[in-house]
Amino acid sequence: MTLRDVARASGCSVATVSRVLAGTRPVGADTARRVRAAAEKLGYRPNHAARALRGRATGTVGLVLPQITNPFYPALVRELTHALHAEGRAVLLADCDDDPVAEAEYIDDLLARRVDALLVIPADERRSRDAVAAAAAQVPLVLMDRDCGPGVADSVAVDNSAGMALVLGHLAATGRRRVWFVGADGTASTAAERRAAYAAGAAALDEGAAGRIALGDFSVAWGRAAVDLVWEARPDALVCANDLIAVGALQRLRELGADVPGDVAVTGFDDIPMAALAAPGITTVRQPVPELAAEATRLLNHRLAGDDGPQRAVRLAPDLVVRESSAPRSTARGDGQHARAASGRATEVPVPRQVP
Amino acid sequence: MTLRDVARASGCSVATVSRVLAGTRPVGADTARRVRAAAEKLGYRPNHAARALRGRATGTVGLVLPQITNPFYPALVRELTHALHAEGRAVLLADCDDDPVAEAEYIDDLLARRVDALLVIPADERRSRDAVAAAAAQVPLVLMDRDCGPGVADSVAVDNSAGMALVLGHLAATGRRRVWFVGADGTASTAAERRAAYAAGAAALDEGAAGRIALGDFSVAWGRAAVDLVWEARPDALVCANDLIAVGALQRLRELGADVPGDVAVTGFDDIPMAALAAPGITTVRQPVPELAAEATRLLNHRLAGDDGPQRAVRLAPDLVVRESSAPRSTARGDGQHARAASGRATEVPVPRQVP
DNA sequence: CTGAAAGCGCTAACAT
DNA sequence: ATGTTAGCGCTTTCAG
Repeated sequence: MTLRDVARASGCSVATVSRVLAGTRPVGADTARRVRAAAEKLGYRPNHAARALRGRATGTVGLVLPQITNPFYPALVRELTHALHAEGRAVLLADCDDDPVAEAEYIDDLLARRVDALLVIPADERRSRDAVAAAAAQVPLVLMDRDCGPGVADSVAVDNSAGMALVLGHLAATGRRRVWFVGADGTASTAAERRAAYAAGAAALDEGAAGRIALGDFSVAWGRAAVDLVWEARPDALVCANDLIAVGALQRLRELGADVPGDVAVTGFDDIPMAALAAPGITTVRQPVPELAAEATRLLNHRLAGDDGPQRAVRLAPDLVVRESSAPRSTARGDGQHARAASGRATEVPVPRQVP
Repeated sequence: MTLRDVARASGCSVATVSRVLAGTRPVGADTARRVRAAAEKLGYRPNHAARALRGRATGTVGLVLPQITNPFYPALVRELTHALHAEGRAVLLADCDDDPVAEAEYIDDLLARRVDALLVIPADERRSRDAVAAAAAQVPLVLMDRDCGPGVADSVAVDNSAGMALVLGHLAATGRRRVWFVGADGTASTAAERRAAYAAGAAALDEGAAGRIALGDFSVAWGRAAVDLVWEARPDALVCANDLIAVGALQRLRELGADVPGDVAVTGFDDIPMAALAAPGITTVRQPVPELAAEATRLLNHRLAGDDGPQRAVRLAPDLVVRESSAPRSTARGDGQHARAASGRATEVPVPRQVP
């Protein structure tokens, strides 16, 4: 099924058919109808390869992730693919398995396949930089979730500082003072941002809080290990840098017989599905995933439309989702049902907020 | 950077360059070296669009999923993309959001983009059938995880019957008798297969067990609701059709003050990450995800190589992963640490087993 | 072993 | 408003 077949069937030239189907130029209403009818009847589908060769666009966007098995990403991938498909683009997916070398290879391959644009969640703040910068010089590129140094490309992410501030405000309001931060010293920018935000805000809670920081990685195992490190100091709240850490901390605290939230509150970050399902449910910072995806595609479209203005770093405001793991000590004492009632609707509609 | 540039730089024709780089025909060792050097120096990358237009292959495979946010799929997507990338293919991802209509559109679009092959996890056993069958007539297509009627295409999935048999054998061995099945009556083939396997195997446990079946969908919410339906019958085991149901059941049982596994054992299916992290850890059937992905790509490669033999349905044997949620009643009484020791390595290396 | 040349299906000048 | 035609970059006959 080619344009020629449709042209033959509708008694006109390939150029006319092309114009009708692409809507490039005005075509006689009558011819247009005949062409469309023929195309329909023959089940004509344009050949994207030919179109890509001739024109300059493949209608394809590359999506490069560190780890699709990181439970925060599936929801983001879902929203991104839906948004892009709605614009008629297809998504080439690459999972680089947290390896910046593999990441560079995937980016190269995607460029060789002439993707129109790239969405990249960089694996490593430093070591992803060169490949990303090189790619950004060739096609519109938007960084998501994590950053990789200043001036590399447009970026869209949650406002990690605002999220951490929400957590600290909540803990302060519910009387927590002996707070510890259980974070990550990894090479993802989110690790540093959340840690810095904690350090900046914790002093308001308690003089020593800003210094009470334990660093590992973004994993359940580290959450467990961290509890063993800090538990003897008897914290009354553990502020975890993501939900996986919080899940691990919760597990270990339960094993040690600690009462959460009675003895100690635990908070996470991201609001992965597991955060709602853990027992007790984990108080966490919900990333505005649909808005992040919408913002990223909007940015991409601007660039694809030729906008070559200055780089933008969009930061969206998150919500605090209060669940049982941080309930005030007076009210919650292992009563699952009551605790459940406390969870859920405690959020407000996220307002996209742009920081220039 | 085109072949012409490389040809010019290495002082030979485009044809020769093409032959060197594609390794299609023997080329003089000396020329070959010069060509490769020039290509390297110029940073030449073949234009896939042109290659696709000229030849017949795009080097691209479409992957169509019902829901990337279903926690079983990310691991599968990971393995599939890695396997395909290792062969130099790229993966076009489509998430159809459990909607067979959207699924049909995505499949159409992928075919228009001339994917070399399709991997499809059908959204609906019946309503996905036509689109899948039509696609299978055009390109090699392998169904994964779920089926969509007999004779539609090659398929690769876990052996659901064997998995259910493992669960029932384990429950029988640990003295459970008043067993209920908490399943799904949805339109995914896995629902029916697991239910049938339960019905077939449960009679060995107890006369009435085969009839004790509650059906909803594959969700946490249904797991919770199911407990309210069956709890007054005082089951001593809940066999859930997947892990999400088991998570919900566990939540609700905890709220009701039931002791798991003391009063009642709970089992799941799939071994999603959450199954290991729930408290208590959920005994479940682990799907051999890497093997499923390897088998699917192997099948695809056979078809791409021209194999037009009869359709195949590969079923791989799963493992039982025993965790605390089904520990024998005598030994486990809320002791997390002991229970943890019981989890983990209780698996054997999965042996791919083909059912013709 | 190497080169010249014919297209793959489409779009965008350029003509009419 | 429509037709004719020249390629996009590549692979693959067909000659030499």
